[in-house]
Amino acid sequence: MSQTASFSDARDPTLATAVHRRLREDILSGRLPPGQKLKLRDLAESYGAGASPMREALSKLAAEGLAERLEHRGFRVAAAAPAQLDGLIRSRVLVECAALRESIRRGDAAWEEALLLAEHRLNRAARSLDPHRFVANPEWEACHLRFHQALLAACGAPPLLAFCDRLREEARRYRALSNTLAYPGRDVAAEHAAIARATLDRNAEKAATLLAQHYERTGAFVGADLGRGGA
Amino acid sequence: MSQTASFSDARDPTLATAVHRRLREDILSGRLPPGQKLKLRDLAESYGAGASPMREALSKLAAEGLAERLEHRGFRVAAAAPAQLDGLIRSRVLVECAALRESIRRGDAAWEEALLLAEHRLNRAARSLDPHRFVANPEWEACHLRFHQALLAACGAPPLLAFCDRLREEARRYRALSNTLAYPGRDVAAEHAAIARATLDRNAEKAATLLAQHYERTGAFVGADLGRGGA
DNA sequence: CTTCGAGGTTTTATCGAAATTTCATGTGCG
DNA sequence: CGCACATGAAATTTCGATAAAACCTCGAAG
Repeated sequence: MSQTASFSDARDPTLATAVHRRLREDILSGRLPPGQKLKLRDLAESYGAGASPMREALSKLAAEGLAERLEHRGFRVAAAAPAQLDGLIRSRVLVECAALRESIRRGDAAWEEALLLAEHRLNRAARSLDPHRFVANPEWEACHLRFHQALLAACGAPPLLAFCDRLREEARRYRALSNTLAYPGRDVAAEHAAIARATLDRNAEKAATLLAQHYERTGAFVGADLGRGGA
Repeated sequence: MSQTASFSDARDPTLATAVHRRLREDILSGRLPPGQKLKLRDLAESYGAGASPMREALSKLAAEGLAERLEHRGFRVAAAAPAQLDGLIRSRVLVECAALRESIRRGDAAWEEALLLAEHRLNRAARSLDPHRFVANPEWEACHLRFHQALLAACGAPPLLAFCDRLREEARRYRALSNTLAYPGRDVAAEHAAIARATLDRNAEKAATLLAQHYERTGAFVGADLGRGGA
């Protein structure tokens, strides 16, 4: 039932995986800014590990696209420019729309029911922990993730789903980088509901269009803020 | 001063990258069969490197999906079952068709010309080095790669293109794993020409259909052979 | 005959130090 | 005054060794 994920060190089987998780979280949350030099010695000291696990974690991050490797010059946090955000959004729209269309074409009754359930749970969870000020609700975030995964789940292409997850994480990084926590004047719940309805109606064209708008809208907000805030 | 190492070392900046390249080639070519246990000590000896670069190479391979990591149990070559090939083909069709449609929508004159050139060069290169028996021609392979890249180049989504490259490599592995070197009764040149023509005519629907058939046909051949040969 | 457990062996994960490369600073010459 | 070069320092990469974990074998009990 309840997941005690806070004690990552205790659950992670090796030091390298623990360090990898913490480092990734620090990059995704923006604590480590884009372009930041990642010096092995300093990191090893601050994370309480040797050079070997740290190097392995960095290598993994580089493969995921969250860090860049410069031969003989170590690692740095991956750049995050508006131009790259543009390519990211475009990739997400193309890939997720294609996956959604295929899901609609192939999905069976079980998929429909799972999607319905995911949308219901997302609706029931509060988006913010505080009604007046936006405070991220981990439960809503988890439901949000599962909803979007449920949309694509029936496409029958596991590598593609894994790629979608990767892009989602990278997008999350940009969201954290911008100061835009909430998007005023937007009813995301309604957007999700509309996407779910079109999908369950097997209206591929409409569902894909709505999903594309869903991502492009968020991208526009974040991109504008990223350009203003400077990065 | 003294360059006693092999020529590949001379181009690779570090031992880890050199080992990574060689190891990847050995997996893609099928020299290391799926599921094969990758023991650190044996690998280090046969590749002439220490444990650290080897571990880093394996870590990178695992991130690319060519190797699997089992915590506290080392690495093994990624599995390659018909079911996974199915997901791979489906991913390629979905992603590449979406990218191609977008390329057709956004492509400018320079893109058209580059595609035309790539198709011309592919046509001019001989598919086999021997007219009677199939012997892979590296030049044709390179032109083939560039042709398919040229098709999608204008989609404006770099992460998606990188993903396409990754899937292409994985597909190449299955091709090498099967004993099917040539596909008799198939005119691939004609298929490529048809795809190029439809693309240059900006006929997205037809181009995408042809591209999908192009991949599904190859997948069917390889899959059938993989099922027969056993894996 | 099967199942369970203890001990030894193999393999991985990690640490600390040496070797190689790059970057920065200062010096000499044109 | 500017540029090329040499030198020193810092960082990365690599190696060898140690510690920890998992696998295998073997034997005994149910």
